[in-house]
Amino acid sequence: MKALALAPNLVEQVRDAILGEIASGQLTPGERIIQEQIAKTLGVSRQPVQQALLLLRNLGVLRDAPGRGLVVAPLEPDQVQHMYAMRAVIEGLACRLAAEHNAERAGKLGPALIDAGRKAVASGSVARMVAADLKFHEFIYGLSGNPLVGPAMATHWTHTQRAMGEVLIKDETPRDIWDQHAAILHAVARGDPARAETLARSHITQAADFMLARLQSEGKPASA
Amino acid sequence: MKALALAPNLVEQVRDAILGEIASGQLTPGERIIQEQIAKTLGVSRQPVQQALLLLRNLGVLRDAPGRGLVVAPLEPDQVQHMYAMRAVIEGLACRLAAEHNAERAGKLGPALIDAGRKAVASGSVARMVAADLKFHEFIYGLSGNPLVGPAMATHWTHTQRAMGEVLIKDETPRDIWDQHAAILHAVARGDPARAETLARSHITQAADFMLARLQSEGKPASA
DNA sequence: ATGTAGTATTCTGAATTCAGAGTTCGTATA
DNA sequence: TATACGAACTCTGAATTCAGAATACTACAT
Repeated sequence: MKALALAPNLVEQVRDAILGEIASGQLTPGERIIQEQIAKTLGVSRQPVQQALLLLRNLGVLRDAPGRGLVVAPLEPDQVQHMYAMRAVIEGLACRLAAEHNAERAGKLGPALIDAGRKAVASGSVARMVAADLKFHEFIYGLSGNPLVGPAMATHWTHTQRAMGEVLIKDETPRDIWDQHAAILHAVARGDPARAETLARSHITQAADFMLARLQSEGKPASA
Repeated sequence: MKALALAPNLVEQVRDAILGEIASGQLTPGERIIQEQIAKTLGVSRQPVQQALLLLRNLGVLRDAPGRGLVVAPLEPDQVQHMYAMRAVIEGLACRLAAEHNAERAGKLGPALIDAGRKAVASGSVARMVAADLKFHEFIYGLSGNPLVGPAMATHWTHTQRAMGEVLIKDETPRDIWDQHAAILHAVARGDPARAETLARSHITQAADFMLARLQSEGKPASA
């Protein structure tokens, strides 16, 4: 018998809807957020919208624009860099803990995810690549046994999705990260916490460098 | 001319009020939270209270109790351990970044904070010790130059304050952490990122061990 | 005495309404 | 023609109201 899923709040639905709009580019950075518009679009009252907006502001996805409410936070390179710095250490923690506590499960369930990821890359669909990437990392978060890791990373993944959406759409060939993932998984499954942490960190750091380089070369022409 | 501080929201005031109640022990773990009670006590409507509650739930300070609203989250040793694990890596990041970017400022402004901390310990007031501790760490967060660190740690400090409140009140002599702080500051001011990170991590890890040992010896008699 | 059914109360989530602050557009004057 | 004043409008934060669901209490039957 499983705990029956309680009805998802309107607030959460609204939050996810707005997040989706931002990730998909419907809502562009700097754009003003008007409560009533969103409420009417989604067919709810302003009340749950306001609460969702408050949550999103705390996540850093929205930003106060004094005097004119909230706007979608711009994806500034600085901000992205800070975000990745946080992600690197938390991801490192997750991998270390996973190696300490769940090496066997990693070895048993991990390879399937690696395969799926490689297939996603072969398919050429950016959406599938991001989904597979997310799935692998969430797998690690679960293995870490620390329930704070997942939620903490959820924020970062939102931004990551946004960044990927902006960067990868017009990009020829995203680099293949699955060799790195395989190496991380190997270290975890072998029960080598120190190496797992090191690999995870450099994996994220490299991803950050890649993303920043792209963002800067993208941002230049737009800002000029 | 300085940017004028915009009026603090009712929501934030309510949030801080509830946080204070919890940290000071007025609201005990497991206790039910009734919106209308809080609203009446604080003299506001239920609307801002509900939003503050939502925020607090997301912070993990409150927990869903299906069918009976929200309750104050219990301070389980597991939870505390997870919290400190996160804190250790983020604190490590902050110190590393501070050493990389702001070594000079650390050397210039840090020693005063160490002195203040030692005076607080000498005074014997737990509240002053916690305040000095917080101040030192927030100083580091500022030096790190990563604006995501401070907010991320705010959550943890809430819990830390709660734990300290529960543990240290009846405790004879809290250990002196200011030698460790001084060592961390020294590494930061010397511009040694690797050492700063290592020291910060072990500082937090030791704090976690200390706190967990106390919590478990406290929790035993209560739960039995 | 215990278990069950029914009712009444309580509390939450959501909608609607109200008041205040800020912006923008229009007009008049220098 | 540009600038300053003013009015109207828009949007947000907060209060109040409404509806539904869950719990607790009570009465009754076994």
